[in-house]
Amino acid sequence: MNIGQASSASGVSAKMIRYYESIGLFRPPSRTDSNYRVYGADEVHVLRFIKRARTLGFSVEETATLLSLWEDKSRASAEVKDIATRHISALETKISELQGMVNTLKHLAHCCGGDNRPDCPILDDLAGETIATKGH
Amino acid sequence: MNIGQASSASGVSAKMIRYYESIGLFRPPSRTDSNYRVYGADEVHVLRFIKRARTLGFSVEETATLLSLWEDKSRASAEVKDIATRHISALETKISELQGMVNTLKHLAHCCGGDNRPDCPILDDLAGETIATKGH
DNA sequence: ATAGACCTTCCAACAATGGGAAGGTCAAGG
DNA sequence: CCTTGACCTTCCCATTGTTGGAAGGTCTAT
Repeated sequence: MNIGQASSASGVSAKMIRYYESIGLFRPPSRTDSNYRVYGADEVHVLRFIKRARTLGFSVEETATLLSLWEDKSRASAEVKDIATRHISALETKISELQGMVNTLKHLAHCCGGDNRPDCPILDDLAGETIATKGH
Repeated sequence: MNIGQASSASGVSAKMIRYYESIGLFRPPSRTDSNYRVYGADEVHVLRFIKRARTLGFSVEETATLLSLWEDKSRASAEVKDIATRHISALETKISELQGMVNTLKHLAHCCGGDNRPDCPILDDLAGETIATKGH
């Protein structure tokens, strides 16, 4: 299996496979005589693990930790749960920040006529002029 | 007012003021004989506008558009509302992505003992092994 | 005069990914 | 045998927004 096949089998682009290798997340595979990378089912399995962790929003660094815990058969699940729990908190913080932005913008957009007149509460807010209607 | 004072008055770091200037978001101010940037109340007002837009999650590019609409006294509020509405959609998409991650992770963390035993549904999921209990 | 708190420009780094150039390799078909 | 096209290799650059630092100039107060 060369890098292209490993890529389609894992869903990780060839570019990213090389990148993960270069930063030490992914062990360098053996090479053919002509210097092509050669992968087997095990490597694809690891790539899929990485892919899934990234899809769940873990950073590359967190993914590296999870990977080493995965490969350590005697690790305690507490450590993994801890990483996951902290990650959940970080995601929830991010979500409420975004939700705050949405709430403010929805309020502003609701107050904005969206017509051809130049009166625009959105711009007024951005410019620091407070709007009267705050309730809702 | 030099850059440091404009920075504390606006909440935008001196670094970022220079950066915004360099990318054309913010008009270059006049300089003293000794080449120091000089700002007035108007500039601080613009910086605050920028700061607020960035806080609301608008990209620098969107901020530039909003800024030009703000400075164009005859613009239609429809255009602003359109930008805001599209931005709201983008934020909501992002939120539901993150929420999906949280849901999955919470389910996995809930199934994970978090003890000293190596059985860990989180790692099993990352590794591609499906868990039996899907309900919740 | 000198210290220290400013300012200036320029360069690099972060995270994670994509794009592309320049060149080597392999398999199929003429 | 040779060409063509689809691979592969390494290397560098761009992105987005922000921060850090170095090397040097300026201003203010003692």
